Amino acid sequence: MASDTPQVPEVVVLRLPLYVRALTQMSEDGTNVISSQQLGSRLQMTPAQIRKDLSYFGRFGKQGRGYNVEFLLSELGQILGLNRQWPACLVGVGRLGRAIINYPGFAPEGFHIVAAFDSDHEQVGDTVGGLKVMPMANLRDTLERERIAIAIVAVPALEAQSVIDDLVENDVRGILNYAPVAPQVPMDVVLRNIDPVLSLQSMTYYLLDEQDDSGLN
Amino acid sequence: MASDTPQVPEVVVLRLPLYVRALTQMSEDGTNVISSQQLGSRLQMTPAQIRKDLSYFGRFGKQGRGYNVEFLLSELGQILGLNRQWPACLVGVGRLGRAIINYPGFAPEGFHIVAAFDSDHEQVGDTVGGLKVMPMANLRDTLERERIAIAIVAVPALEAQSVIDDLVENDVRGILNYAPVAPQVPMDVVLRNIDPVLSLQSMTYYLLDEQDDSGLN
DNA sequence: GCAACACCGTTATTTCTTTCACAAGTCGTT
DNA sequence: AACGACTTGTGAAAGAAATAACGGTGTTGC
Repeated sequence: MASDTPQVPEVVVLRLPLYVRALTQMSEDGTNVISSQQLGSRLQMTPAQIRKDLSYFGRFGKQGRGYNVEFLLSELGQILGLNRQWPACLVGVGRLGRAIINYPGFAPEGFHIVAAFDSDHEQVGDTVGGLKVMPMANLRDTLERERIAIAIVAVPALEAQSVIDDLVENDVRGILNYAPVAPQVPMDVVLRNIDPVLSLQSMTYYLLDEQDDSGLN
Repeated sequence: MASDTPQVPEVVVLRLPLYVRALTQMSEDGTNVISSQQLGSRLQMTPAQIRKDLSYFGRFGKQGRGYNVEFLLSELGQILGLNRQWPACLVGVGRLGRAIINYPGFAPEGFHIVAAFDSDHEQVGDTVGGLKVMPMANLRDTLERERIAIAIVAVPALEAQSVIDDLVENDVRGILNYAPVAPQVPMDVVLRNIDPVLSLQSMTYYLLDEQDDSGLN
């Protein structure tokens, strides 16, 4: 629906954070300028792909020279919306949820978990990672008050879809789902699944060939 | 290199576990037969894609009828290597590592963490989730003795590459990496990255449009 | 037993991605 | 100022993946 940019392929958007991460590291290493060639070899991709990806958003490089690391970094940050804070809520404070809330990798990137919910009344009222666990009934008010657009879901598989329906109902716009299911969401809600078991299950396909069951040695 | 099957695209292999999961659930619900149509609508994909994906591996369906759930499930399990146990080791028993070792989702799918390592001598000797944490020096012996082909990496970003080099050196064949880096591995090692921050960073691109900063309400 | 229907497997077509290739711009040197 | 060494941005070509289309086969109900 939105269309100031002439429709950027999703694969391209998925690669941008990779560029951001590599550039950030280069910036820390004191590199000022980098070519698509160098960036490509660092990320194991072709220079052409990097140039093409970037060209969807503008002209950030200088012929004969390459890209200014700081400048490109700031442009990509702008494009992805990384130059602001993103308050998020967590739903499900079981073992996994508690690990997520304590994970130190989110905050430095601007993702702050500012509210925690659980449908299990046993958990409500507990304090986890400095947050009071609230009942689902508080969703609407809290999301609105704290301007939360992102929810992280860490509930059991069976509850995931209904929790997500509830979140969508309350105008959450992005969902990071850790439950091992493939939930249905409306087209205007962005869903990302984190599912290590699926990763392992596709991995094993490639591990089978050399399978050596012989007791010989 | 391996080639009894005429090269299956990786995207296809990545989708198979999705089918397995949906079929498992259907099997539990008592469904005996399912059409590509039904499976497709459940997974939000076209029936054609499902038929095509499956056709890379054989002919599992019956015209006019569909697929027998149990049969297809068992065939896919065979193809992916899910009908056996996969002992795995964990490297890094910090907060994240401890959460992983206690995550109850792996074992039911045949992935068992049977050894834990840490390069930090502070941690070595501790017992985590029933496992004695070992020093990295024990890698070779343990991997061989326990026939471990899969490693799960949960160390700080800066250590990840060297830990992974070490694992590769010791003949690990698949790596599930939780560190926020894009490690380099030889072509014959299968790498899967779990990186929630990257997921969030690409998500925010789509959340920007409707950004409503007006204090109005 | 036969007509009407349902659905697979596969080939053909379309759409999406990646890679190639090159004109044009930049820099440093002489 | 002209040259050589680089590197971008992009249109065109190649390659990969998704979708559509359909022949052929099995199923169901009458």
